[in-house]
Amino acid sequence: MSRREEIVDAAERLLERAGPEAVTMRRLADELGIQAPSLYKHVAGKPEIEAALQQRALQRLAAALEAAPDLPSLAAAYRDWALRHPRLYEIATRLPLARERLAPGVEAAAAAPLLRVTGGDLTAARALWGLAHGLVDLELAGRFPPGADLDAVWAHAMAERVVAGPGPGGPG
Amino acid sequence: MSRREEIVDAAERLLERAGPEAVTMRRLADELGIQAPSLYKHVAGKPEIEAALQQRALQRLAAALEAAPDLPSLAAAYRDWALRHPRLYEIATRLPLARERLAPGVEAAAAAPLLRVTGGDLTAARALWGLAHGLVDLELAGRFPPGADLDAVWAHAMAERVVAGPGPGGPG
DNA sequence: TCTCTGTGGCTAACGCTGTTAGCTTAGACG
DNA sequence: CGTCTAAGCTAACAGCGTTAGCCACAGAGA
Repeated sequence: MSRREEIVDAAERLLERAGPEAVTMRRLADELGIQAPSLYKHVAGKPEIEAALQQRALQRLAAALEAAPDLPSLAAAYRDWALRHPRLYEIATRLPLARERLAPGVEAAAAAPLLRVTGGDLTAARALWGLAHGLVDLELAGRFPPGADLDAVWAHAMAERVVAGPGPGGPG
Repeated sequence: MSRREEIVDAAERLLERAGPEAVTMRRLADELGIQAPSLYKHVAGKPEIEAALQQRALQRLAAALEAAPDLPSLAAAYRDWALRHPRLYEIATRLPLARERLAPGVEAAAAAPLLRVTGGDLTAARALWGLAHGLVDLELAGRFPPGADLDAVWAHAMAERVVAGPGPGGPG
């Protein structure tokens, strides 16, 4: 494993263990038993590390959604993964997408499961993504009042036809 | 106008003019012609300023939504305000809600317009909020591919019944 | 074997951040 | 006139990302 990969691994560990504000160049170096400036022998700077984490997060999220056969299970998987990996989810979605640093295909792979459950309808897939992301983002930010029944909100949101076409009996 | 209000005003000006990373205690002090440590005579720290900005942003957003008579115009107003004031929108929604610092009623006032168009259905209002917020958040973060037809996405999302009950002819 | 070169560490330092301690000055009040 | 408070000031601290420059070691080539 290259030193660069070790650095990104350590960053991910640090992120999940201690939160995003703990991912500093000095603490990251500590984690590897070296000094902060030595990191720059392997990595251009912090943004590059963040982009690598973002790519990883997108791949993990995509993997978590892959198996979902239909809309309800996709929604459940999406929410479940985000709540289980809030810091990774944040870095996957809050950071402006660093497309130029992203390996080709990563974005498409993350989008694929949503497209699948909308039968290839791009507009519907984006609406679905907005809905799922918005609910997760607000939940993670603690914006719903404590005690709000979010299961009910998700059930409501996914039962209504945000996603599919003209409804039951329609083209799928 | 109290010095504290002047500080929050200056912070808002700075935020809208130069972005969130420009809102530092030193630049804020510059804007007021004083030195950074003097700010602490009027304000406990930066989080307090951010909470004040968040409250302001919520009030502005609520005001922008107030006049919307129905779902389509509410959705349009929501997106429009967010795109026009991206930094304020960010601070309104990305920051964990500092409920203990928030003036009473602000949260409810911001929620009211959404509740109105869902006929008082709290679950539907939350789903609607998630949808609108998610779409706006992803758009602001530059997550949709350049050239994506977001008007169509919004039209699709709002045409489907994320929000209302059992559909046209239903209880409204 | 000697040298040369690249790799990957190191320390010191710079300018930035939020924040604290402690001093001073202006104005109000008894 | 004396005193107290409000609101400014400078100096400083720890932590941030980052750069410059130095050094030790590994491996390659003559």
